[in-house]
Amino acid sequence: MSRPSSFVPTPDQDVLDIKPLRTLSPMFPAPLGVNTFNQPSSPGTPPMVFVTTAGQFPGLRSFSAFGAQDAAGGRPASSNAQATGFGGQSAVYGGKTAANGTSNAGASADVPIDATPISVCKPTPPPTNAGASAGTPIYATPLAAYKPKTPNVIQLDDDDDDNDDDDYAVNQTSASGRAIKRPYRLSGYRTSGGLGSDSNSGVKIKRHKSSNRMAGTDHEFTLEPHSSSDPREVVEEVLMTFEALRRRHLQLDEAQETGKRADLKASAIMNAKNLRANAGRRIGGVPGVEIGDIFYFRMELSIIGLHAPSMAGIDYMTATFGDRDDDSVAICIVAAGVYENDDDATDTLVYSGSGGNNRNNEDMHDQKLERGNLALERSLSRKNVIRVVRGYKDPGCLAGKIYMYDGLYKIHESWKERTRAGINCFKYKLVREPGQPEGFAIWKMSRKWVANPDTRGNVLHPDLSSGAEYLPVCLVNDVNSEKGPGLFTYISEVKYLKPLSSLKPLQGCRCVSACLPTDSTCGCSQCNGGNLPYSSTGLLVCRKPMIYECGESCLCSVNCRNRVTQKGAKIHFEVFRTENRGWGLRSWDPIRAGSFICEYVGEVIDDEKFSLDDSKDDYLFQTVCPGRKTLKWNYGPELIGEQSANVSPDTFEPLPIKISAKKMGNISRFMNHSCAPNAFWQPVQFDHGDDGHPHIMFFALKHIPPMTELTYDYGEIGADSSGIGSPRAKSCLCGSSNCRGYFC
DNA sequence: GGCTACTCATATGC
DNA sequence: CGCATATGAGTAGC
Repeated sequence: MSRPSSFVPTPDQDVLDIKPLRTLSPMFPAPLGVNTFNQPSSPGTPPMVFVTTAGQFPGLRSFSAFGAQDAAGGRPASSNAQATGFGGQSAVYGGKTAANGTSNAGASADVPIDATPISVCKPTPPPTNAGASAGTPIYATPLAAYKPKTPNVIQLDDDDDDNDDDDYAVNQTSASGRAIKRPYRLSGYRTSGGLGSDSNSGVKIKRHKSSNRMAGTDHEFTLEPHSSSDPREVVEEVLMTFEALRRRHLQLDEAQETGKRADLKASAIMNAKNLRANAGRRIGGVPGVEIGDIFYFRMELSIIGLHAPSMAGIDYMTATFGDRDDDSVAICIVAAGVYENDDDATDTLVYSGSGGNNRNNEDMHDQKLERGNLALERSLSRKNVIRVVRGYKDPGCLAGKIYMYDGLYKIHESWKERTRAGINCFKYKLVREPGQPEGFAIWKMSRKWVANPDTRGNVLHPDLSSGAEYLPVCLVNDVNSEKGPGLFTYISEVKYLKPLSSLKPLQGCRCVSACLPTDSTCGCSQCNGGNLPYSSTGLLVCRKPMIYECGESCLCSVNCRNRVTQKGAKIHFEVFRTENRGWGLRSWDPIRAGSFICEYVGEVIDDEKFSLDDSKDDYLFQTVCPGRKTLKWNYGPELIGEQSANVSPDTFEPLPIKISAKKMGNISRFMNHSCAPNAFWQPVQFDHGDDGHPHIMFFALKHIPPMTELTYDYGEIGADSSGIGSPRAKSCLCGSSNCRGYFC
C-alpha cells in the first residue's frame, strides 16, 4: 500500500485527527521522503488562479471565498475531527441492534429489558445423545462438556491478561489441515486451453492437494519468482489477481450472456492454484491486512485469510489453551451492516448470533448455542481479540456492499433477546481495542462530508476547480498554516497544440443506442481486441497499450457503456497538505479497483520544441515505464490459459506525448509518486485518432479506502542504465518495502 | 489414524 | 425475491 505521506505520528496528536488510514501501520515507519513537487508559495501571495472551463476567472469570488474560509477557519491544525463527535462510548443497545428486536427500542444505553445473560440461560438438557443424528444441535450440551473433535487443533499461550497481539501468536502443532476435495465446477465460461476441459459442461478444476497448506507458517504462497516476502505485498498480489480474474470472467460472461458470480469463479481458480494468503486460522491481526482496508466481496476476505467462511458471519477455530480443554473461539466476524442507522458509535458494536431466521419465515426457531454462537460465547470468557469487518451498504452507491476491516475487538457481554418474530436471539457486545488506527470511524466521517461538505474542517477552499469538475474539489490543510499550493490555472481539459479537428479522426462504430458485449460486430469492440474494455459498472477490465472509447463518430448514445473516462471524474476529491511531500490528492469516496479516477490534464508540449528547461518541469507527464506492480495489473488471463496482456519493461514502448501541468492543470497534478502506487495511467482515445497523443487516464490499481492518498508510479527513466543520473531523477522515500529509491 | 464422501449450516451476490 | 452456491464443521465409513 502506498504510504500516505501526510502523517508522522506524534504523541500530542489526537487519535481522531483526520489522517490517511494507513499511516499507523506498524510495519512501516512514517515516510521521510521529500519531493519537490510543489512550488513554494509564500503566505502573502494569492495561491492560485481559479479558472473555469470557459476561461480564466478573475478570481474575485474565489479569493474572497478563500479569505473568508481562512478567517472563519482559524482552527488549529489537526483538531478538526472532534467536532464530528464520534468515538463516544455510547452503547449500541436497543432498537438498532435488532431489526427484529422492537421490544427494546426504548431501552437506552442499558441492557435490554428482556435480555438475559447467556451464562444464566440454562440450556435444555441434552437429548439422549446416543443416536444423535448429524443434525442434533449441540445446544443441549453443557459448555464445559463440549469438546469438538476437529483435527485443526491450534495451541495458544494460555495467558490472556495482556492485550498484546503477541499473546495470541499461534503455534500450529497439529495441523493436519485436511483439505476438502471437491471439484470446482465453473460452468458457463470458456477457456482457450490451460485448465480447460469440456466447455459445455463447465470446467472442472481440482483443488490443489494442499498437504502443506496448514503447515509451517504464513506464506507458502508464491505467485511467481518476483513475489515478495512482505506480507502486505503478498496480500495485495492475491487481491489483484483475484480482481483481474473476476473482471475477465465478468467480461466473458457478459459476452456470452451466460453465467453469473464471477467472484466465485475467480476464487475457485485462486483456490485451485493455491493462490491465497495467510492460510490457516489465527487469533489477532492478519499479516498484510491493515485496518481500513476495503473489500467488495466476501471471497476477498476469504482468500487473504481474514475471514474464511464465504457466507457465514462468524469465523472461529478450535484452540488449545495451555493444558485446558480444547475450545472453540471466535476469531473474526463480519457485521453485515444492514441495521446500520445514524449510529455514530464506531468503537462498539452489537452483533447478533447466527441462525434461527430461516427464509420464508418457515422453520423459525430459537438460535442455538452452537458453532459460531458458541465460539463467541467462549470468546467472551477467553477474552480473546476478534477481528471485525464492517459491512456497509451505501444507499447512494450502485455497487453492493463494501466491507472494511476495522481491527480488533473484544466481547464485553452477551445476552439473549427475543426478536419481533418471537425467536430467541443471541447478542454480543463488542468493544474496539484501544490504540488502533481508525478504520470505520474515518469511513463514517467521510460519508458525512460527502453528505454535507460543510462539516469538513480545515477547509482552505471549497472548490479548487470553481465548478470545472463534476464535483467540487476541496482544498484542505490539516497539517500546517500553508494557504495553498503554488499558482496555477485550473483547467478541465487537455490543451492540444492543434485543434482537434485537424487531428486524425477516430473510427467509430455503428451500434444503435448502445454497444453491447454480445455484439462482436461492434467496431469499437474490435478496436479493443474483441471485447468492450469496461464492465457494465464502468470498471476497466484490463490494462492495455490503448483503450478506444466510443466517440463522436459512433452512432451509439452517450449512455453507451464504452464511454467512461470522457464523462469526467465523479469522485469527491480533496487536495490536501501532506506532511512532507507538498500537496497531495485523496478521495472521500472509496474507489474500487479498475475505477476511472481522473485524467492528466495540462498543456501538450511540442516534442520538437522540448527543451532542457521543460525537462526540469516537475509537472511534466511522460509515458515512462512504470514498475512491476502497474505492469502486472492484468495478471489473471495467464491463469485461465489466455495469452498474457502484460507488457514487460523490455517491450514497453513510450509514447511521444508530453503533458505539462505546471501552469495549468487539474487535480491530477497533485498526485504524488509512490513505488507502491494505488493508481496507474492508461492511454485512452475518444475524440481523435492520433495514437501518439492520447488522453492519459488514471485508474485505481486496487481498492482504495477513503482518505488514502492517491499515487501512481512515475516510472524510472533509463531503468537499464542510470536513472539516478537523469536530470529529473529525484530520490524517493515513499516508504514502501520495494521502494526503488528514486523516480523521475 | 488417515483418508474420502457425505450432510448440514450459513447468507451472499446477482 | 429467488436461486445457486463456497466454505468449513461435523459425521460415517473404509
